[in-house]
Amino acid sequence: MESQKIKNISVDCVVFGYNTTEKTLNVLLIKRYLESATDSKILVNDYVLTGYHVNEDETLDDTATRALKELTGLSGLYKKQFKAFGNPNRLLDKKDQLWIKNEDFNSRTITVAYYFLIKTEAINLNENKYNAKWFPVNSLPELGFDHESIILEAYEDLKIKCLSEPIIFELLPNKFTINDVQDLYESILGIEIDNRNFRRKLINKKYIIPLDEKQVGVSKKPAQLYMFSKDVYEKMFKKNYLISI
Amino acid sequence: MESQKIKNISVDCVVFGYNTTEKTLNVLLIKRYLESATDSKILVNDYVLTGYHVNEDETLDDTATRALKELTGLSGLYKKQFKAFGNPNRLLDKKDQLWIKNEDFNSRTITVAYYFLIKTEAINLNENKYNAKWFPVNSLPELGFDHESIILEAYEDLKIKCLSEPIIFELLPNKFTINDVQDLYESILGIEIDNRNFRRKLINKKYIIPLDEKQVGVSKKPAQLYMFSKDVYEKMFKKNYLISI
DNA sequence: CCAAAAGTGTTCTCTATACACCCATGA
DNA sequence: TCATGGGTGTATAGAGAACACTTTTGG
Repeated sequence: MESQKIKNISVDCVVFGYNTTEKTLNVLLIKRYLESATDSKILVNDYVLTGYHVNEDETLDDTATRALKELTGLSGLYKKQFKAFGNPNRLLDKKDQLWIKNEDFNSRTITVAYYFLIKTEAINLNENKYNAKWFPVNSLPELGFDHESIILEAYEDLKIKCLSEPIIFELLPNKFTINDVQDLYESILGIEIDNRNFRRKLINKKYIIPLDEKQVGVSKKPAQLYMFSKDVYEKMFKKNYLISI
Repeated sequence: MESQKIKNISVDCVVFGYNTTEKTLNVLLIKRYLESATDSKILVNDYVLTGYHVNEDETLDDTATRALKELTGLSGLYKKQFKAFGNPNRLLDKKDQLWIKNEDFNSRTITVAYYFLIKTEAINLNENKYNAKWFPVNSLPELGFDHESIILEAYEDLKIKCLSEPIIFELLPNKFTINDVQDLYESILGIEIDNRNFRRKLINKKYIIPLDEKQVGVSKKPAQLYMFSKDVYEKMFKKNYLISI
């Protein structure tokens, strides 16, 4: 027997992925398309986050994990619940109402939003059954429901979080160059960083481990590859209480 | 006509208040008491957070504001939505079930938790209709539902937040001494701070404004009073992107 | 005059920041 | 040999951290 879904509580997932070659931070979105049964006029044609309604017997984290597994086939990804959205008007736009008519849920639904960080290389979208597609977070397509503001709030949270926790490495391949990390910070934060200073800073961290390996297949001086050791990071982690107000 | 409440979605409020004389960070809790109708055995006798179910036509923030207004009579307080709790077992403890029987809501309820910061001096609990009482966050009484873990997570969030935003002043009287601020940080973070260094640091902030006033009614050298200027703070606020991983 | 807490300076170390050129490689 | 991005060093300024004694007041 399938467990019962709760019709007014959902989880939405903002999936962030970083494209190392294009140096863009992207969000994974799925297509929403509906045309009129009578005159085949396009009624809904936009994108939304992936999300599911919470089941009676599930935790919120379970629902989020299930949604990601469905969408990408992956589990064990970095995940963060960052905010609940419960404005009574959040699903009341005309096209959203049309869409909901075809679905089995309440138009007064509150959603608990999560964001996920994934290595884009880890998934292949060519045969994705939801028509999932990456969009740069700075140039999003038309979005349904209140999903644009959900994405923007997730992004704000990510910006703050990546300054104090080593979550950036969730977005990079296991082997990366120092400049990859710098580019990623620059993409996320929209700032420029001095390469020499950044380099020194990173190389001095014990949990940034140089490999006996260099880039291959590049038409220039191949860069040194590094990996991030979560183990070392956690062992040397020392909470500091620096008050900076 | 009264608006309809949603029976499976609630908001719970962790109200933090700081007692300047006892130097304790406290949480405001309300009594939950129920005895058997037949043999007057005590069935439920503990404390819970204040909370309400969300109304159909309300935002989550509205519900939180309404709950605080009911409890304290105050509005315009510092408020932060910090996490949603949706474990299917969160209300299934025996005494919680007994309690719920007398109430009109679903035992599969998810709650969106907020915390509030208030100046304890601003409220008078003597004539509080909910029997609200302050408890030190480090020595909480027996709590109903999953409210202990909600409080602990709120506290963790507060610890982090107070390091980077000037929210500490929400917990202090408008006029305070430098040592008041230090004591408060020490209470919240559970650390010791060097008075000379802390003092210098704070006095150098332009938004910490010395008043032409000293403590009165103290049996020792009266200390200089200061105020916090949110205006000045916001004008000089400059986002810095210091990466500290 | 005593108890209690307020208030005060200096030194050292570490980190952030600014800044410009040579190097190694594949094509 | 050239285009491309990789990689390198130094100097300065500012902030954090460690540390102990004197001052002021009310009682």
